Amino acid sequence: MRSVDDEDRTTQARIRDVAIERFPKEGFAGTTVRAIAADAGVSPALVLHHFGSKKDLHRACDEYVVRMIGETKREAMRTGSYRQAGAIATTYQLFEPVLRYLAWTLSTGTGTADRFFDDLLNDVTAQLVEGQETGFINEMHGDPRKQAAILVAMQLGGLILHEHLSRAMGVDMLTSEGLMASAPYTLQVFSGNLFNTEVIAQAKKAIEQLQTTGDTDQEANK
Amino acid sequence: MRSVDDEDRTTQARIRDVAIERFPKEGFAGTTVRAIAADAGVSPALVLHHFGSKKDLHRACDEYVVRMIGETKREAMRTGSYRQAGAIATTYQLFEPVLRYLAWTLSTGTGTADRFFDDLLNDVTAQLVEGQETGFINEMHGDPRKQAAILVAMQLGGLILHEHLSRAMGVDMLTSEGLMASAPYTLQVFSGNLFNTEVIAQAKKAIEQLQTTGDTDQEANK
DNA sequence: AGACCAGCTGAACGTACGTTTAAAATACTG
DNA sequence: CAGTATTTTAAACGTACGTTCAGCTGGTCT
Repeated sequence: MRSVDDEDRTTQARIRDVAIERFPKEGFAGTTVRAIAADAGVSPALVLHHFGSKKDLHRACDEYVVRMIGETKREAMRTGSYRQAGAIATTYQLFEPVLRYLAWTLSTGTGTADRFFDDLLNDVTAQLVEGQETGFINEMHGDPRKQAAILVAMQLGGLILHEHLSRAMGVDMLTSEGLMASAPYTLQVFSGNLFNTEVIAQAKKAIEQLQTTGDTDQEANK
Repeated sequence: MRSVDDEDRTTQARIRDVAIERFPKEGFAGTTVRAIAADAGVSPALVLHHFGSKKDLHRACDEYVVRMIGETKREAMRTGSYRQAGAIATTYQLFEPVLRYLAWTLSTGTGTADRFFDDLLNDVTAQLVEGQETGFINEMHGDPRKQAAILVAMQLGGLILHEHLSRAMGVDMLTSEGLMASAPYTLQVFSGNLFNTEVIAQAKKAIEQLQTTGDTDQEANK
C-alpha cells in the first residue's frame, strides 16, 4: 500500500517518512544513513543533500511529528471529536509510524519530548480545571496539574507499551479497534468500581501516616 | 558515592553496571565499548575479554536486571511489603540505573522485555483474581488479565516517563519521596471520585454503542 | 624458584559509518 | 533549443567502531 503513496510524495518526504519508521526501531545511532537511503530507494548522498546531516534529519522528523500532532489536535478541537474518548484518543487518528516515533521520543527524549509532554499536560490540566467548573469532575483534591500529570503518564503508558499491551489484549492497540477493546477496562479503573472503597480508604490513611512520619524511616528497612 | 563501592565490586561487575547506565542513555548502537571501558577505568579489550562481545554484554545486562528484579520481587513477597503501596512499589526498591534500564528495555524491547512484562502481568492478574475472592475488589467486569494489563501499562507509564513526570511533580519520581507525592493522585483516580459518575456512565454507553455499530463507521468521519 | 593462570593492556586490523566532492541526469525557463 | 537550476549519483575520504592478538602483570600452586 505504501507503493501507492510513493508517487504522491516528494522524495524528501519519502526519506523523512522512512527515517520516522527507522529511528524508533533501531535508535538514532543504530539507524544508518545508508539504510534510510536504501529504504527510500535513493543514494546516501541524497539524504544528506536534502537534510544537511543525520542530526538535522532527526530534527526534521521531530518537527514534522510535532507539527502533525498539533494539527491533529487542533482539528480535533475544532470538530469537538476529542470529547468522544478522552484527550489521547485524538492522537490515535495519526498514522501508526508517527505514534511509534512519538513513543520513542518520549522514552529517549531530547527536548522535543519535553515540549510534547508539557503541551499535553497543559491541555489535560485545562480540561480538568474546566471539568471542575462545569461539574464533570467533582471533589478533586490537590494540584490539578499534578493530577493531570498522573493521568497523562497513565495514558501514554498504554501508548509506549502498545506492543506488550497488544499481546495481552489480543488486539493491535494502535488501532481504534484496540482503543475500544481497552476502553471498558480503563473506564472500570476510572469508575472506582474496581477497588473496594474500604481498600482505597486504608491506602489513603497509610499514605497520610507515612507522610507525617517523614522519610527517615526509609533507612530502617534497608 | 560510587567510588566507595568501586572497591567492593569485581571489575566485571563494574563494567556491567556502567553498561546498564549507558545503554538506556545512548541506546545499544550509540553506546561504544570504548566509552564503557573508559567509564569503568579499564581497556576496551578487557570488556570483551569478560563478556565475549558487545551483544553478549547486552545479554548479561538483561539477565542481571531480570535476576535482580526477580529477587526483589520474591523478597517483597516474603516480607509482604508489596501490600503497602501496590505491586509496582516493590520495583522502586531497586537502585535507579536498573529502573532506567528497565524502562529502556520495555520501550525498545528485545524479548527480555516481553518476558518481564508478561511476568508482571501474571502477578497483577493473580492479585486481581485473589482480590476478587477475598473481597478487596468488587464488581469486576470482563477478563481479569486484560484489566490487569491496563493497570500494568498505567503503572509502568509512570516508570518510563519518570523524567517528565518528575518535572511536572517537582520531585524525583524514582525515589520513595516521588512515589509518595504521586500516590494520593493515583489513588484519586482509582477511587472513582475524580470523574463524575454521570460522565463515566455516559462514556460507558458511548462505547457500547460504538461496539454494536461495529467499526465500519470509522471510515465515515475520515 | 619455576610453572602457571586469570586479569589486563597496547597496538593493530578490517569494516562500516557520516560526510564531501565532482559530475551526471533531469526539470525548468526564456 | 540553449542555458540554468535542481535533483541525483558514484566514488572517495577520514574517522571511529567492534574485535583480535600477542604479550605483560601479579598472585598461586608445586
